[in-house]
Amino acid sequence: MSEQSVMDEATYLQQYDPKQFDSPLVTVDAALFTYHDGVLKVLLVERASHPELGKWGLPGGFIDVHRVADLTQAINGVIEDKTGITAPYLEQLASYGNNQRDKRGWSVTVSYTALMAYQACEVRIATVADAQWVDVEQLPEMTLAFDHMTIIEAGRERLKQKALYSIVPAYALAEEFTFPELQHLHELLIGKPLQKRSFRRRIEQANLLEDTGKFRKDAGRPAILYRLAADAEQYRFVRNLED
Amino acid sequence: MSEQSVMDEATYLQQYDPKQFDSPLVTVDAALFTYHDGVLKVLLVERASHPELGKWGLPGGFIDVHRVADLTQAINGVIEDKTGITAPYLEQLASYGNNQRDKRGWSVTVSYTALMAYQACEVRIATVADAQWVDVEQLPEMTLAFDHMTIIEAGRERLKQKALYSIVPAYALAEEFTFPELQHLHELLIGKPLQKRSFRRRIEQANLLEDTGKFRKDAGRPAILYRLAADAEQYRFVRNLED
DNA sequence: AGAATAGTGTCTCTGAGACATTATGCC
DNA sequence: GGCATAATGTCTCAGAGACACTATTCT
Repeated sequence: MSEQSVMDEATYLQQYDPKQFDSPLVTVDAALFTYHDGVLKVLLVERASHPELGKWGLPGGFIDVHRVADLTQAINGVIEDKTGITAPYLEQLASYGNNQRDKRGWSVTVSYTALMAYQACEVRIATVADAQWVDVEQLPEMTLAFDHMTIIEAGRERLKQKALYSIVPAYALAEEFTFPELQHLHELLIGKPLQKRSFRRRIEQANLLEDTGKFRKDAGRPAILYRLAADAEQYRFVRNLED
Repeated sequence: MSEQSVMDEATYLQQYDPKQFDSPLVTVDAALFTYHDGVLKVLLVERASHPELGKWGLPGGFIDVHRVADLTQAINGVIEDKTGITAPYLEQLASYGNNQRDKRGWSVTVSYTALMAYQACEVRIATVADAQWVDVEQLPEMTLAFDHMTIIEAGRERLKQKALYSIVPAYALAEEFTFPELQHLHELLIGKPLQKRSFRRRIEQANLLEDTGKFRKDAGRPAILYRLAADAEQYRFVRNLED
C-alpha cells in the first residue's frame, strides 16, 4: 500500500495486469431500424454459437480490443458486416449491465440505435442467410436472445420521441421520399395519426427538405420527392407534436 | 468448430473462460451536480492511485463483479460512498470507450448524471478529504483525469436540455425551495435569463409543485416555499423554452 | 366523370415572450 | 416612506390542431 503510493506511474503501468481483477464482458449491439412496405422493421440475426444458440437477437458482439480503437468503430463494424453499408444515422442508446443477462457472467452491452434505407442494403441482407428484417409488430411473438427485446423497445421509444421533435426518422427512408411516406413513418412511431397540415408546415418552415423536382406516381395525385437538407439531423423543433 | 457446434449449452458454459479473450476495463462514473450559493457545482474526487494520481476527476471506479449485481448498484455505491446518501435523481448519460482514455488499456466507462441537494450531503463531504464541490465556472482552469471533462460537459448539456422541457433540475435544490431559486438554476443551465411569468405559468399549470405554506424571508418580499409534487420527475413540457 | 391520393386555406386555441403593475417584507 | 424582491395582469404572437377545400393523376 505505502509501497504503491511511492511508485511512479510508468512503473505502475508496466506492472499493471488487466487480468488481475475479474472484469465484465463487454459487447456492442445495434437496434437497426428501417421502413419498408408501410411497416417498421428491425434487423435480427440468428445466433450461430452459444449461449442462446439458434435464437434471434440484435447484431452485435464482443469488442475486439486488438482490432477496433473505440466503441463507434466497434458498432460500425458490426453494422457494416451485416448490411454492407455504414448506417446514415447512428446514435448511442444506453448501456445495460448486470450479472444475469448473459449466462457467461457479468456483462455490459453498449447499445445503439441506427437507421438506414431498406433499399440501401436490400441485396446484401438477401445474401446473408443469418440476418433478416423483422416487422416490429411480430416481435411480441418472438423470444429474443439476452435482453435484446428490452433494447429494441428502448430504441423504439427513443425513435418515438425523435419523431415528436425532429426529422430523424427520415433516415429510415430511401434518399428520395415523399411527405406522405415520412408522415406515415412518424405516425407508426408515435402510434397515432398526425395532422398533415401541421406536419408539413413545421418541416417546410424549418427548411429541412429539398425538392428534387421529381415525383412519385402511384394511385392518385403524384407526390413530390424530397431529400433531406444538410444538417436536418441536428434540427429540433421547439414545440413537440402531441403524444 | 464443428465440434463446438454440436456442444450443448451447459457444456459450453462449463468450459467457457472469460479470460480467454482480452476484454476492456469497465468503470462507472458519476457527474453529480448540485446548486448552492447561486452557482452550479460538480463533485470532484482527488485520485489516490495511479494512473493520473493526484489529479481530480469524477467519483467512479471499476465494477466489482463480485459485489454488485448491476450497473445501477455500482453507480449508487460510488455516489453513496462519497456523499453518504442516495442521489434523488440519477440518469444514465452515455458510455465512452476507446483504447486511449486510460493508459492501462482499452477501457469503457458508463457515465451517469446525478443531482442532489447541497444540504443533504454537506456534512459528509466536509469529512471526506478527497471529495469536494467545484463551481463549474472554475473547471476550464483545471485539468481533470481521463476524459472526465468531456463527461461533465455532456452532463451539463443534458441538464440544459432538461431545463428547457422539464423540472428535473429541481433535484439539485433542497427539498423546499422557492420559484426564484428554481428559475435562477434554470437560467444558469440554459445560459440566459428567462421570463418569470412564463416560467411560473407552465410549472403551475402542470401542477409540478406543492405549496408548503412556508416562506423564505430575505431582502424584499418573502418567497413561497414549494416542494416537488410526486411524479414531477416524469413530466415533459410540450413546448420547450427558448434556447 | 369518379376514385384515389397529394397538397392548400384558414380558423381556433394554447401557451411562451414581453413588460408593466401590484404585493409584501425590511430598514 | 423607500428599497428590495416576489408575484400577478395582460397583451402579442408563433405555431399546432382541426378540417374543409382544391389539385393532379389514373381508370
